[in-house]
Amino acid sequence: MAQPVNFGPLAQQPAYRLVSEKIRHAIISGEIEAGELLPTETDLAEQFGVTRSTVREAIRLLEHVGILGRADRKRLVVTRPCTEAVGRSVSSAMLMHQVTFEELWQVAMGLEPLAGKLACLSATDAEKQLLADNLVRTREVMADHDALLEAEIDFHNLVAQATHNSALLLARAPLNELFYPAWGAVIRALSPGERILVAHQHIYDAICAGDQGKAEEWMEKHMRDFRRGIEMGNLGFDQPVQG
Amino acid sequence: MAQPVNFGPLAQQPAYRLVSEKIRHAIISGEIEAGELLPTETDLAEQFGVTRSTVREAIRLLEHVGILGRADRKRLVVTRPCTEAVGRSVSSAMLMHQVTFEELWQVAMGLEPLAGKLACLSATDAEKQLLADNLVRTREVMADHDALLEAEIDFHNLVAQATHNSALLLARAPLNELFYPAWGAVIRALSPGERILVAHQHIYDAICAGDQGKAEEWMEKHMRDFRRGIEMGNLGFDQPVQG
DNA sequence: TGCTGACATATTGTCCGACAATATGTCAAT
DNA sequence: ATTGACATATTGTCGGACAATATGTCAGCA
Repeated sequence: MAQPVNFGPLAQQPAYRLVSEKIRHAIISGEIEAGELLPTETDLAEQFGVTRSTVREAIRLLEHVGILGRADRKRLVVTRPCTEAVGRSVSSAMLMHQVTFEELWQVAMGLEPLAGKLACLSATDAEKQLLADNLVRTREVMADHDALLEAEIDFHNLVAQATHNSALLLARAPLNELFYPAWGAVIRALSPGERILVAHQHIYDAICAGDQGKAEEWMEKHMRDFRRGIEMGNLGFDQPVQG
Repeated sequence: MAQPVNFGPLAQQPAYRLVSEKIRHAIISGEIEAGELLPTETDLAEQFGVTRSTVREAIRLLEHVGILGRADRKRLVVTRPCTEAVGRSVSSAMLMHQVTFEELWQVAMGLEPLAGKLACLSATDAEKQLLADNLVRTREVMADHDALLEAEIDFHNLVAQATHNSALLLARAPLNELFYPAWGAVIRALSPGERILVAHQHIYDAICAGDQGKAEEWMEKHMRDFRRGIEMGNLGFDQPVQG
C-alpha cells in the first residue's frame, strides 16, 4: 500500500518576522555590536525591500525583550538586554502561569545560595565596599518598611553582581520582579529588620573571608527565614504571586 | 536659598507602548484568559482610538515574549508563554552578554540538582513512565549522536516537568536553548553515551524511590561529568557559548 | 572668537486608505 | 451529506502623508 504523501504545512513566515529574525541574527552574531546605532527605518525598509510599516513591526518584535532600545527616544540603538528587561518578560510568563510563592521560593533556594557561594570567589574590593555600604544603609532605614525592602533587594542584587556571572544574573532576574516584592508584605507584617540584618552581615562576612560554605549556609538560612515569614504571616505561601 | 525646581523629564510614552501595556495588563490581571481570542485589530483600534498600524505595533511588542500567539495564523490568541518562547528571549540576552559555558554550567549546577530533588516529591506515575520510556530510547539511539543529544535534553526536561514547578521550568528554559546544545560537541567528540545513561538511570531510580538526596547527588555528578567532558574535549569551557 | 538664534533637514510616531491572500460562513446544486 | 461557488472578515503588506522633535548649518552679534 502506497504511503499517502505527507507534505506537511509549509510554514511561510510573515515578512515582519523574517526581517526581525534577520536583524536579531545580525545582532547576536556580532555583526552589529551593542551600543551601535541601527540604520534608520527608511534605510532598513529599502535594504529589505519592504515598507517602513513592516520594518517597524519587526523592530517592535525585538524591542520588548530589550535587544533594541533607543538612545535618545529618537535613534534606535542595539542594547544588551538589561536584567530588568529580561526580568519583565520572564515575570510576565510566570504571572500567567500562576506561579506560587512556594515555587518561586524553591527557585530562589537554588540560585541565591549559589550566588553567595560564587561571590566568595569573585567579589572585588569595590563590590565588597558596596555591600558594606548597603549594610550601613539597611541599619539606618530599619524602621522604614519600603526603604528596608529596597535595601534588601539591593543587597541580593549586589551579591549576584559580585559573582560576575551574567547567566546567573539573568536567570535570577524574575526574583527581583516577583519574589522579593512579595516579601514586602512580610516586612510590613512582622518587621523582621533585625533578623534580615544579621543574615546579611554573616553573608557579607563570609564573602569578605572567601568562605564559600558559610556564605551558602547563611544564604540558605536567610531564604528559610523568608519562607517562615510568609508562613507565619499567613500571607499565602501556596498562593499565586501577583504582579 | 530656594531649591531650584526640578521638573524631571516627563516621560510620555508612544501610543503603541501604552496600548501594549493596556493589553498586557488586561491579560496578566486575568481580564482576558489564556486561550481566549483577542478582538480583531480593527476592533482594538476603535476601542483605543488609534489606528490599526499602532495596534499592530503594540501587538508585536507582546508577541515575541509569547504572551500573544496565533490560533491558525489568522486570529490572535492569548497564550501563556511556553518555556520555549521564554527560553528564546532569555537566551538572546545571554548570547549578547557573551555568557561563557562555565557561567551557564554554574547556573545549571544550581537548578538541575534542585529539579531532581523536587521531582522526587511530585513526580506522578505517568511522568515516571515517561522517564522510563526515555531511558529505553536513550539506550536505543546511543550510537546516533544527534538523537542521543535530543534524548538527553528530553530527559532533563522531563525531570523538570515532574517538579510541577512552573517557575523552575521557566528559569531553566535558557539551559535547553544554550547549555545542552553546547553539550552536543562533547557527545560527538567523546561518545559518553554509556556514562550519560548510568547517571540518568540513577536519577530515575532516585525519583521512583523518592530519594531526594540521591537524586540531587546524581544530578550533581551528572553535571560535573558535563564539565569534565567540555574540559577534556578542550571545547572552550571558558569561551562564550554560541547560538 | 565664541555664543545665540533662525532655519533646513532627518527621523520617528501616528494617521489614512488601499489591496491581496487567506480563512470562514452561507447557500445552492448535486 | 458532500461539493462547489460566492460573499465576508481578518490579517499582512503597501504607499503616502503629516506633526513633533532632534540635529546640523550658518549668519549675526557681543
